Amino acid sequence: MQLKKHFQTGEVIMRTGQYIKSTVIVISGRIKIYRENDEGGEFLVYYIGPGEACAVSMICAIQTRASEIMAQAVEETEVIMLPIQLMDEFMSKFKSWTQFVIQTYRSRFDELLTVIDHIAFRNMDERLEFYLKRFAGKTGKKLLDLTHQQIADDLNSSREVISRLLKKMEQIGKLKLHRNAIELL
Amino acid sequence: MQLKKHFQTGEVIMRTGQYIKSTVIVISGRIKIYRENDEGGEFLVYYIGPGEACAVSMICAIQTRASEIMAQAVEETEVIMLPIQLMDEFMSKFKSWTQFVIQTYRSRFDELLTVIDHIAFRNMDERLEFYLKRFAGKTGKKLLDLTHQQIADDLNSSREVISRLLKKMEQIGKLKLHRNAIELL
DNA sequence: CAAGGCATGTGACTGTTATCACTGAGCCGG
DNA sequence: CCGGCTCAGTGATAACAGTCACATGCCTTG
Repeated sequence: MQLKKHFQTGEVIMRTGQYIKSTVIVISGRIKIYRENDEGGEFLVYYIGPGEACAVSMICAIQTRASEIMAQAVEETEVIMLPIQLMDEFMSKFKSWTQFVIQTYRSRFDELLTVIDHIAFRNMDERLEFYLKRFAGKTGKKLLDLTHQQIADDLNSSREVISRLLKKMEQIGKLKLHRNAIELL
Repeated sequence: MQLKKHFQTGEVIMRTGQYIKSTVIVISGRIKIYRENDEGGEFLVYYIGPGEACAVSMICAIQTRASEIMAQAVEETEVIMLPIQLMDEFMSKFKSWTQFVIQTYRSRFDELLTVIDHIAFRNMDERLEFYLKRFAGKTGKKLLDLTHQQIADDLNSSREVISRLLKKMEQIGKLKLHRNAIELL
């Protein structure tokens, strides 16, 4: 059985409506979890880095149910695909595995609540700032390789809006704009 | 030790910033989980009914951390407050308890994703319709005891907006408006 | 039944975000 | 170095939601 899988940047790992039979655990690289709606809109939920597991894939794997989200590699990424049978086996055999599963739910749950907070209460400028900080935090760099269009997609907004807000943030000295990149100050 | 607790309609069970040391399981009645922001805005996340547990309280109890949400009884409600020690004990002793915990996370997680979907992609009219249906589903009645103000609070909107949208929905025959109540058709 | 309180209806206005149409700027391959 | 591509900047306009001000209407209570 092939447990380890390899994905190129941009490759889709999980698709809305697809049936998942394995839990996904990231070894190296990074994947993003996002929702897609009928009209082509996207919305970033969160990123998953090395050592982390995809809570959604756990849910879907256990319930043998269609996934409600999309997962895509944003870097070259290696993952372990843990089949549902093994997942069950581990769960009864290893207390530490159960702990890991619960811990995963817990931290993702928290992240979802934060996301809800932001879209419910914050305007686009605050959400953008939060997005950039989160992105910088994940990659650990001050120079973010991002186009305005990418950001707009992740926030389910439009490029023009993001461009204007970024410009404002540049004017008040929060960042510096480059082609294909944004530098946080 | 007093495990069972009783709350009147409107009583707050959990408050933002409060430290939780017990998992909350609803026996009878119903509680609502919502977020509050600094400016007094509210946002309903979901309801918890009999036989269901509060995923947030689980998280907080295990991590001995401040809760990020509010919980309030919307009916006269009885709950079990399960202290963290017992929770740990059950977890190692009973596989069925572990299953229950995971199942709780799973279904709440799903609900959060649905909520995110709605605020990210839908306009207020669709969100309102979804809200009313969900409310009707939980109570099992066609006649909803709700004021426009309550709905506006739950959706973090304003009364006038909700009033206007409800009026529109009445005009196209989706519902009938009464004082303090809305009748779904 | 008069008075006050709460729920609701409505018009006018504002702010934020989305959309459209277009311009310009940097980059790459031939 | 030209043409075409992607990325970014900008003004005009529109749509949606939030806010303010006020009217109305129903219900309760004395």
